[in-house]
Amino acid sequence: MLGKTTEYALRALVYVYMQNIKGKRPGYKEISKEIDSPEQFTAKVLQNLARAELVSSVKGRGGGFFFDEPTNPITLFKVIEAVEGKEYFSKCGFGLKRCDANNPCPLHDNYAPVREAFYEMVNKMTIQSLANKINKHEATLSRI
Amino acid sequence: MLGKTTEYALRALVYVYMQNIKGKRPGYKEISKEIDSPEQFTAKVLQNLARAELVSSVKGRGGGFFFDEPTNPITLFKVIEAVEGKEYFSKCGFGLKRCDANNPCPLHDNYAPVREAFYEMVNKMTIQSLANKINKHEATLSRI
DNA sequence: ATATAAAAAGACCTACATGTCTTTTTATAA
DNA sequence: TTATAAAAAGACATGTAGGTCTTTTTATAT
Ligand code: FES
Ligand code: FES
Repeated sequence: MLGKTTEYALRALVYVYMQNIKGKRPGYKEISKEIDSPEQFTAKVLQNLARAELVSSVKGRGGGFFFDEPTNPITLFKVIEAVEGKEYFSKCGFGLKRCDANNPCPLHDNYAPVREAFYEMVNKMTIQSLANKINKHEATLSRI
Repeated sequence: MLGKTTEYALRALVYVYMQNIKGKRPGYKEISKEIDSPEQFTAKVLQNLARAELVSSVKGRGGGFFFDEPTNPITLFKVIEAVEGKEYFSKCGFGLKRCDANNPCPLHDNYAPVREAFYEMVNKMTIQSLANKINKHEATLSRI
């Protein structure tokens, strides 16, 4: 459903948050190693997220990525929107130019509720809530 | 959620079925015009669907695309599987190598039900049921 | 038999997602 | 103030989805 770029973004931000809690500011080399993603491309993804102000960064010795206000939760929706674009949850599933409930495609009545459930899910979940699951050993950040 | 190729495939098959009911066998030129898709690429998509035995075709004068057994319903799942690949509904939403409910990623518990709802939806809906909605004027095949 | 109309096939092209390499900038430690 | 370690930036490379063009094959009408 989501592109690889978005997957890297989610995993990277979760790792950054987990390290921030421990008072650390990881760099892209460490991040990419821990989340099993391509190093340079992960740097690019994090740069874009920083430009979108979803994460902060400091250059130079001792620098790295971090959250300015770790208490301000970042929904997965914000990340998806930043990476995949604003239209992700409003496109017609049948490929028509617009999704229009008043003049629907034959998929709409069944598709829209699924799309809506996904939308609500990613608005409920946050980078922080994902990180907490991992810290409670209820989930894993990467897999061999 | 679905790629453009899958969208063309769904719209094309629905149109083919609607014409079959009227005793006609449309060609790719007519099909692409009616579903508003690129002509040659639609031909390619239909060729692939024919190879996957989701639709039949006859060459030569008076030829075109048609369903051998129009009463045998084709689920949207079959089309998605043929175009997007077998893994489409089993991939981990967080990008881990496998989806594993026993060793889940932090998205799994919330993501899997949405993915499952989508899966059930596309297994319930068929090319025939979509065409029927259009014939009953409850839905539209294309949009200006 | 021949002409015609159609799909099949395959070479080719384009745009975009994904990924890598090198250079530049900048903050900090020594 | 110099060396160093880090992100930022941008050029470059690769892979894949999406799309076009031309030629070949084949079924049918004449
Ligand atoms: S009109 Fe197609 S999904 Fe809404
Ligand atoms: S393990 Fe990630 S979705 Fe199942």
